[in-house]
Formats: sequence, C-alpha cells, structure tokens
Amino acid sequence: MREVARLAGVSVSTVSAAINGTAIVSPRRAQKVREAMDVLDYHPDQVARSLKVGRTEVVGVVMPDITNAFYPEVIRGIEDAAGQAGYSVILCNSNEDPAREQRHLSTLFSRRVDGVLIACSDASTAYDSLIRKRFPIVFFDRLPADTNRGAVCTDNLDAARSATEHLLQLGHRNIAMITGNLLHSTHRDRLEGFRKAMQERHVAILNEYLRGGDLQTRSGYEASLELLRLPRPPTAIIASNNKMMLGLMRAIGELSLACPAQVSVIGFDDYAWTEYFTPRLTVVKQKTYDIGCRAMSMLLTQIGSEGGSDQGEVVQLKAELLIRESTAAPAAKRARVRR
Amino acid sequence: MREVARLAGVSVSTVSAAINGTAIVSPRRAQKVREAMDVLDYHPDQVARSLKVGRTEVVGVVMPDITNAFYPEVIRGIEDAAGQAGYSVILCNSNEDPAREQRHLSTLFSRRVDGVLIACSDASTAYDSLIRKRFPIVFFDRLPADTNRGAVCTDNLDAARSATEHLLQLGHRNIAMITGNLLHSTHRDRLEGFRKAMQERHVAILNEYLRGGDLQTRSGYEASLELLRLPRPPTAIIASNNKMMLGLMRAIGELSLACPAQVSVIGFDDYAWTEYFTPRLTVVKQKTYDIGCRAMSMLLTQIGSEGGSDQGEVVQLKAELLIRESTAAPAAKRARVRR
DNA sequence: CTGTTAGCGCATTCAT
DNA sequence: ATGAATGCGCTAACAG
Repeated sequence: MREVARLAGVSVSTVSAAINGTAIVSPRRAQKVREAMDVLDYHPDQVARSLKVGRTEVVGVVMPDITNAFYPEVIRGIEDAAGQAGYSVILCNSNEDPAREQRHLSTLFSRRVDGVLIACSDASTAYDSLIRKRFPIVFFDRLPADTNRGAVCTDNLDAARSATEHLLQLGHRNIAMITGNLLHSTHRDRLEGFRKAMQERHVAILNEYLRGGDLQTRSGYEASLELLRLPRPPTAIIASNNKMMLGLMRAIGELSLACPAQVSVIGFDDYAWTEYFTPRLTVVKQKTYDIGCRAMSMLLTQIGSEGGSDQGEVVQLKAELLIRESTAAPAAKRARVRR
Repeated sequence: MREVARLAGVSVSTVSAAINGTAIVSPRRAQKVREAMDVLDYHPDQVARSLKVGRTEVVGVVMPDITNAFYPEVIRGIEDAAGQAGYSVILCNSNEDPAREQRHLSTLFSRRVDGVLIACSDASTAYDSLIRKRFPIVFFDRLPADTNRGAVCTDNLDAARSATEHLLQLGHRNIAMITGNLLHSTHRDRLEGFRKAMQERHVAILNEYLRGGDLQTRSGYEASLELLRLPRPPTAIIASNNKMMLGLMRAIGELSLACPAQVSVIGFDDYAWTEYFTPRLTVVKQKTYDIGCRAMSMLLTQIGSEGGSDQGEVVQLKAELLIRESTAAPAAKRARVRR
C-alpha cells in the first residue's frame, strides 16, 4: 500500500480513502491511485483491514451433511446473498456430530467471523452460550428447541399436513410414516403435521405405522420392509426425508409391490431425479434456495444492528406438494375415490 | 490476551508461547494460562495472528456448480483433509461464469488465503497470472490446458474407454455419446476415451452419433431425442455427465423405449439414486471423496514448500465401472453376446 | 482535500 | 525460562 501511495504520489491515507470511498478524493488523484494499484497488481489486505475495523466480512455456515442434496441448494442461496453484500462464506460440515460441530463453531469464532448460519445437529442447550453472547447467529432448517434468535425454515408441520391430506383425499386410511430423528425440529414438525391431519379427519394412526429412521437410506429401507410385511400393511407411506424415501422405493421394488397401485408414496425434497423415477415421485418441495437467501439476509441485518434486536423472528417458508405418479387411490377403494 | 496474561500473572509473550508451544513454558505457568483462558472464554484472534505470521490457514475452493452432486462429495474430502491440518475452507460458486470466477479469485486473494483449489470454468489462459505468481494452487476435476501445476482428477480417458469397451463387448457397434462442453478437460478426455476404444476395435463412430450438450438435464434430453429418432438409432448411448444422463432416461421413457432391451445406457457419477432407478443404472463411479482429499493435501504441500517445486504433478485417479441393469446386449444380437 | 500518526491483537526478536 | 519492545497492513482521527 505504501508502494501504491508512492507510485501515485500521494499518502497512504489517500489511497485508503480512494479505495473505500471513506473520504472525498479528487478525481485526478483517485485515477492515479487506481493506475498505481493496477501496475503493482495490488490487492488490499483484507486481514489487516479486518484487524483494524473489527469486521471480517466473513460468515460461517455449519451444516450436518453436505452430501444431502438439500444443503447445497441452500448454500447457493446463502452464497448469492452473501456475495452481493461483499461477504465470503466459510463452510463447515458437522457430519451430524455435535462434538465436531462445537469444534467448528470454536474455530469460526477464532477466525472472527461476523456471524454464523447453522443447521443444528445438537441439542438446544449447546447454542445457549452463543445466544447469550448476542453473537449474530441465525438457524436454518433445523431449529433449537427455544429459538429466541433469528431462524428460517420450511413450515414443516404444514408441509406434512398437506401431504397427509392429499393421501386422505385419495381415500387412504392406513397411512404410515417413516420419521427422522425427533431431536430435530424438522422431523418433529413433520410428524406433528401428519398427526394433525389424521386427527382432523378422525383417522387413527396405528402405532405400528410409525417407524423411526436415522435419515439414511438403509434405515428407510429397513423400516419400509417392516411396514410392508405387516399383517395389515399401510396403503400409503410418507418418508420424512429424501434418503429414506430412496430406501422405501427399494423395499417396494424388492417386494415386487406396485407403486402406486398397491402402495402410495410421498417423500420430502425435490431433486432432478425424483421426476424421472418410475413412478415419478410425489414429493414435498421445499424452497431451498430461498431458505439460504433469507437466512443470510437475516444474518446480515443482525450483524448490522450489532445485537440490537434481541428477539429474532423465525420465518417459515411454505413448501409445495408436487403431485406426480407415486400417489393414487388405494386399490380396494378405487371405486369411491372422491370420498 | 493482555487480560489473560494479567489474570495468569504472566506476560503476553508467555501466553503466546503457551498457546502455540513456540517456546518452553514451565508447566505451572502453562496451567495458569489455560485456566485464565477458560475463565475469560478467550479465543486467540486468528486474524491478528494471520497478519503477523503472514498465513491465514484458510484456503479457497472455487467450483462451477455446487448443486451438481459431484462437487459436494469432493468438498467433503477437501474439508476433512483441511480440518486435519487446521485449515478452514472458503467456498465459492462460479456458476460456470468465468467473470464470476475471476471475481471470486480476486476476493480470495484479498483475503490472503494460503492457497486455492479450483475446478475451472474458464479457458486456460485465465489462470496464467496466478501460476506465474507461484501462488499455491491445485486444479481438480477440470484442468486448464497446460497444467504445469498440481492437479488431481479422474482418469477420464480410461473411464470412458472402459465404459465403451463394456458396450463393445456386449456386442454393440452403434454407440453414441452425448458429450459435454469440450472446453473442459473432463469432457474432452471422455470423448477421447470413447474414440480410442472404438478405434482399437476398428468400429467407426458415425458423426450423427456425437451430440454436444451443455451439461444440463434439458440438453441431455434434447440430444437424446435426436439420437433416438435417427433412421438408424444407436443401440447404446453414453452420457458424459450425470445430469445429461437424467435427460437421456427421460427421453427413453417418453419414446416408450425399453432400457436396456432396446437401448443401453451408461452415465457418469454414482449417486444414491442411480441404484434405485428402473433400470438400475450402469455408471462410471469417480472417486469423488479421494479427489478432494488428494487435492487438498497436494495444496498443503505446495503451501509448505513456498513455491519450491514449480512443476506440480497431476494425479489421475481411476474410475470404476459399475455394471448394473441399464446395459445389455443389443436386441438384434442377443444370440451372439460373447462375440 | 490531504498527510501524519496511533493502534487493532498478536508473534517474535533480544535482553534479562 | 520469561518479559519488553517492535511491527505485520490498514483505518480513522486529527492536524494541516
């Protein structure tokens, strides 16, 4: 920077002012500065700047599993929103491991990120200290139990309810659900939505129709096998995440059942392949990109207001039910579809 | 840090030494320092440290499309290798846009990252200045034309050749390929491998059997439609990436063709869903995670040796052909499968 | 409008 | 083995 100043024949503060627009610099000198920067291929040192101004313009993003296609899409939203504000993103994969998540949080903190975006993989209490510190943070997708800070996620209860209602309207009564880890708000809400919808129609949920999975394909497969081998198997199954839905489809294939003729299926999340599956899958499509955008801009306002507003709002985005070919009226009730 | 020093009853330099193990500190004092750090919830300021030592222990990763499932998997590899070395990762999505890529590179540079991992979405010359600067950089997946720096990618030529040979062995002669953007080494090599294999068996490639796509599903779909409507349609098709394969499968479905009975299909990349497709897809599986790991550790050595070795090696990882159900002998030649 | 200067928090000589 | 002092590159306050 001193070099630039010398070459441009001005002082360092003028260079600084020219770069940041902090003060008014005469056009002529500004031009000279720009030229000098070009000649020297000078890039302002952000780390020195950060040290000085106390902001890094970097945020951390922590999530449980980047190979779950849901997250890359929200990352894209985050990145776009961040980029527009001149922010960069440090990515951290917690791998569903609370210890690892804590470690990541700690290094992010050391790196003096201005804020954190996180999809929890831990119990709620783990984030209390951060929240107390009024450190800018917004939760996305998975929320801790008592979210008194900003958060954005899908309205999972509503989403699951819509899915269930669709099934109910088709005439299904024996509906099962493969649930995810109920420690996570996401899957708790999804189960709740299922319950609500069934209750509203006064349809009972058999205990044996509720199976817990660990979000991986294998568990979805195993749960489905049990479900489908029941003396009175369900005529429709909802999977609480995309990987488990894949396991479900495999189980159906292995048992040589016809979908949707013998069993209807609804999954969560919509990817390129769901539409090309046989049958084309009926799914609940979340607004992944928007979740990322919204979360990021919410974080940005938190950073801007310096812990001003303590009570962050939690934004719930509606999901969309994409009705395709994996859901149909149950075999026995074909005649009276429109109840 | 001064606070810590005071509370521990030592000087700041002792604290520094205790934290970094730079000098020998008596166990008693080291203990006191640790306690003081705990009490004050002190986290060393990495940005100040970076400014001082001239290293940030951050690397930048630039890639064209994070929603292409290939990349998240290599990111996981990168992240794991980075984490072990105490490095963090700044993620940048170039969105296949060279201008955006350059902007990202520029901010990464300003942020004083210690090195960059990149899957190019630009012509080769764009990286020359970086290379000349001897800035630590390793290319992954897509390499610039004249890679004289470190790089790691799949042996795409070999991969495509294996795929083609499999088809040839099944008895196919009319084999088509939906190629990607030939500006990228990846797709150029894949085409080359296809050519080589055909040549070795003295089988001609019809011009009309080569269709270029833009890596997106839609283009794969359109190219496939053209291919399959040819007067003499191919009996087998290779898609140069996973999204285009999806388009291919859709085209097959729409034309009510049977796969593999009427047309065999091979795609690139293996995801959870390829195995659950109907038919289960024969694919070329790249070692995505390993690509990330290797690239990162290669970058780490470059960073370590401070531009010492100018000539970086390029590591080529073998891909694996997973033969499943989307490939079979061509209909007309069922009788003489084992040529 | 522009130049001079004092730290931001830390690692690192160099004395002690 | 430990402490005092110096400066990494930059911004912001202040003086010109």
